[in-house]
Amino acid sequence: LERAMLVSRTQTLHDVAKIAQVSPSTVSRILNGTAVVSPEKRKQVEHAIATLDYRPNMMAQALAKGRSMTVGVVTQAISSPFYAETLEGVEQGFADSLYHPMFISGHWRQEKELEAINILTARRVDALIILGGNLEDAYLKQLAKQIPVVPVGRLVVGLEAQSVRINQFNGAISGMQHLIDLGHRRIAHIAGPTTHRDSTGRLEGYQQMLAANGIAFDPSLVVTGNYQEHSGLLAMEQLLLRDTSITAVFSANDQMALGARLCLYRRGIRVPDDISIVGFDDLFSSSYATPPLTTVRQPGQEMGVAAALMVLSLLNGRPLPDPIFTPHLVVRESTTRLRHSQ
Amino acid sequence: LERAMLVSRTQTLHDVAKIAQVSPSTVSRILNGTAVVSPEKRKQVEHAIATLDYRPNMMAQALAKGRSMTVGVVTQAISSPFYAETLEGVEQGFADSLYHPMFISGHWRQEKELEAINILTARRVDALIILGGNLEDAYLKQLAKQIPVVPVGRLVVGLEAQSVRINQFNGAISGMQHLIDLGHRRIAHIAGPTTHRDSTGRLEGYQQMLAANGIAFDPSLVVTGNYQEHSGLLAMEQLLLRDTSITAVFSANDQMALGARLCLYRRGIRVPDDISIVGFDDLFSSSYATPPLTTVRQPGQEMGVAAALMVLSLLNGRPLPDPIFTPHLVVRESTTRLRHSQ
DNA sequence: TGCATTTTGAAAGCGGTTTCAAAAGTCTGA
DNA sequence: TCAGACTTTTGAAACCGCTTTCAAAATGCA
Repeated sequence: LERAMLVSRTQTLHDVAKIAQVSPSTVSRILNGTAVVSPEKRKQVEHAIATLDYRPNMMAQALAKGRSMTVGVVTQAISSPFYAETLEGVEQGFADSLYHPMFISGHWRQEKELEAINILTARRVDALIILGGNLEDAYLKQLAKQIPVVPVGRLVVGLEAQSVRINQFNGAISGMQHLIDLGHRRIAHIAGPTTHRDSTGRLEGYQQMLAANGIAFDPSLVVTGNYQEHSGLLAMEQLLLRDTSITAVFSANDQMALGARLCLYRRGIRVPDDISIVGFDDLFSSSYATPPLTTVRQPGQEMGVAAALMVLSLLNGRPLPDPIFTPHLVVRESTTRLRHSQ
Repeated sequence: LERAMLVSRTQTLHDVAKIAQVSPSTVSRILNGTAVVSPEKRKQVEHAIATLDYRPNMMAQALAKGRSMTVGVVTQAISSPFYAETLEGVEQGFADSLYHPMFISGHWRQEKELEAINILTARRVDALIILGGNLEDAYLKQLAKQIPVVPVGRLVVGLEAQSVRINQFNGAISGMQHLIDLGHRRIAHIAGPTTHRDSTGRLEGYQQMLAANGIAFDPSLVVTGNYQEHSGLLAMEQLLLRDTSITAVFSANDQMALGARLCLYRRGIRVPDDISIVGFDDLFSSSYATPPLTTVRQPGQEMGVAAALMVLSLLNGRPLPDPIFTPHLVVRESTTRLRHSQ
């Protein structure tokens, strides 16, 4: 018997009930605070819980309550610095709720994202947070009828009140404004994938600001990358090949900006003295680049927190928080005033 | 009735059984392949599953089978580039198993880590992967009696066969060897927190290599950081204050190396021309630093995969894979031969 | 003492799995 | 050809650990 005690099958609510001399219902009520119970029984039960070191089985709770207390997060890659910051925010946003996030990566591939959603819904998550990705608006809108869905970093048509996002266009405007204020006119753009709405928003901002300042749009000054560092490096090489009069580049994200920066380093072109660079996102590591990168801040972590709070609001029927964040220029050392020698 | 169909309460196994005209048991058997069923019934059931778009409730399965098919991962910070790579590996390692990881951050604080473990065990995870952290060996060893535990990035006494790790000491040796081969003798060390076993292993390697090459150990050349970029910057400032004859620095991780690099940039000290830097870890972004960082590679992602496979082996009673990885010097552009002018 | 209120427990779920025994099917041998 | 024995397929029912409804028991109050 004592032996059996030591092997210690995990304790159940019934065990607690038994040694506290009450019914399981009472124990449950105390655990959930769902009804008043007499002080003495409460004491007995609390004592029993303590001596047994009892911890409720969340699986059983989930089944009985019909709520798993977990929210699914489909991200694109956990190790992508941009998404990682957002994930951190999501985790933080749920920190003092009873919900917990479960992350699954979609690797930017629609079929993987669908699979992720399947896995998550099989686990009966109570809500879904979708970071970027390639799932279609119509699909997400449909999905949102079954389960609360919070898109992050994109505007899903039909879910505009709960799509946590920034205005890409405005962000691009402020990045370009900075460069133009510094006197640059030959400004290249390293764009993101044309299939991403955020990329095109940034590209539009780029074009818009050229137009607004009477600078002719030169298609040969924009090259498209895939948001990874390496593509930024390649893009920069392309640009240098095409036109050596460039004095600044506006990159659609920091990772590509860093790739471009490496390309310039290899060729002995100085940043910012010869070419200024502005990125987009403001990854944590950008402030430790050489030189620290001037960039348009997209507050990934805050947006993650906001996504979590959005979920909580949706789940509790509370009014939704404002889903729109404002991008914000962070001037560091990768940009400088155009000198006439250039 | 049709209306009720449209509202579509999520379908259960009983629904499937009913429309397939068989018992729930049979459906379960087909789902799990746990017994032979006649081809015709199978066909009926499969048809029913398809028409209902039935997907088993994993919560219920978990409860009934006593296995949640999820493994808990306590990490330190999801957005830490080093941990993020390992997490990515973990996810990948489970990708074609039926298990899924659930990540919770411990933020390098013991109480948070304990809380994370509580949350995870309340969810009845089938195993635990612990990335680094401050939990005591004795505690983990004890925990491992209840549930499979795989420590990563540290050697837990009593769990040596399943602690996925590298030999820190050897890693430090190879980093230092490189510097010494290049002719450096005034080599500083930016150490990690003294409370971390891996930090001290790297420090020992540093000291060992000095000794082996007849270089007197100068305590003023080692300063301790906290593995974050900023502490590397501060450390470098300290070092410069103390001794300006330094020609190289060996940093206990890449993040601090990058911080140190920024300090040097700010002071106009060239890397590698004036000072060589070698880091440790080989973060993805280190290859895009300016200049690309020479570093000792700790294969974070591979170790994550290994951790997942270790869990799977433990769970299935299969022989355990080799838990020890070999660190490996990656020479890039932040180190150069000492010139006599220095 | 009688009635309204509060506290408690029994029992029926939640959605699956699994044991056990009955039903159906297969194979002998007479 | 068919009874009997054995094997395979199937379903009923118990169970996983908790919640919640419902009604009974206990209590409070007039």
